[in-house]
Amino acid sequence: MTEVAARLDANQVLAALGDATRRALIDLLAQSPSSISDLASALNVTKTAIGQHVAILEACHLVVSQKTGRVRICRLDHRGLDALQVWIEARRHPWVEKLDRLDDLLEEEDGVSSPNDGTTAGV
Amino acid sequence: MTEVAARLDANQVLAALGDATRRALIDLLAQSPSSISDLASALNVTKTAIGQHVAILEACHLVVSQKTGRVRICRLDHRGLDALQVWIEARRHPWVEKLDRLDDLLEEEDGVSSPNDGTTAGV
DNA sequence: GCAATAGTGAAGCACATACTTCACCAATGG
DNA sequence: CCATTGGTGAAGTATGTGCTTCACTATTGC
Repeated sequence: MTEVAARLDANQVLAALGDATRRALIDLLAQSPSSISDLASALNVTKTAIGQHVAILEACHLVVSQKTGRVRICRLDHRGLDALQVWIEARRHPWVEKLDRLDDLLEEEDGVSSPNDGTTAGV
Repeated sequence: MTEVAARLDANQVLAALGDATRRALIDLLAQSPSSISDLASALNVTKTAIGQHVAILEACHLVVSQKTGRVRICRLDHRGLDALQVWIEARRHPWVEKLDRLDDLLEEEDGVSSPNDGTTAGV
């Protein structure tokens, strides 16, 4: 069930990871959760830029953040990476992709009706 | 050794996959090998554009191509996806990254304790 | 040979977007 | 209270790059 959704935003995940700064951000957050200021000083960019990047990374479920007081702590969100993994597997074994469409037809209980790219940012 | 190399060009792989057209190209090639003209007509872009994209995809080992006669057949190269998979794993389990050097000395199997949160690593 | 097809190279354009500055608000701490 | 710190919003800039057109070469087929 989540496979379909995961494959859909895998596009957004890849678009997000296309940027080197965001990849560096992911690298930092993979080591430890950090605040916006921490990330900004680590990457030598402004806090505004970090905020924009974090917003993008959150939209595709690569990062989660919560603001306590005036500090926003960002941490890695595994769901984005999961979606990416699914995306890779589907391309590494194309026959799975073909069987997957059959799987969608057989499993219409989840209400997956539009095969088009909805790009629903489930937020 | 190969892991380091794979992790290095994973950056290029992600940069390449950041583009929607190149992702569509990968999707097509995951289904079947195709010529430049085939891909061009499938994506409604010029053959020149496809040629440029294929060059980028080849540079990061996502695509291999060989020219027989006047036709260049492009097919998926698994090495790019492999590198991406390694990249993901390294971020999904950051402690593995930290213990990477120790990994050479100690052949630890599991039971690793993360300093951050205790998310169960079900792998 | 001639025409059509497949692909490549150079050059330019147009749009996207990453980053900045400026201004502002909210929380912390002396 | 005032200063500092952490973060956000708006707006502008500028660099990158995806795609095109034009020109050209090299195969294929009649």
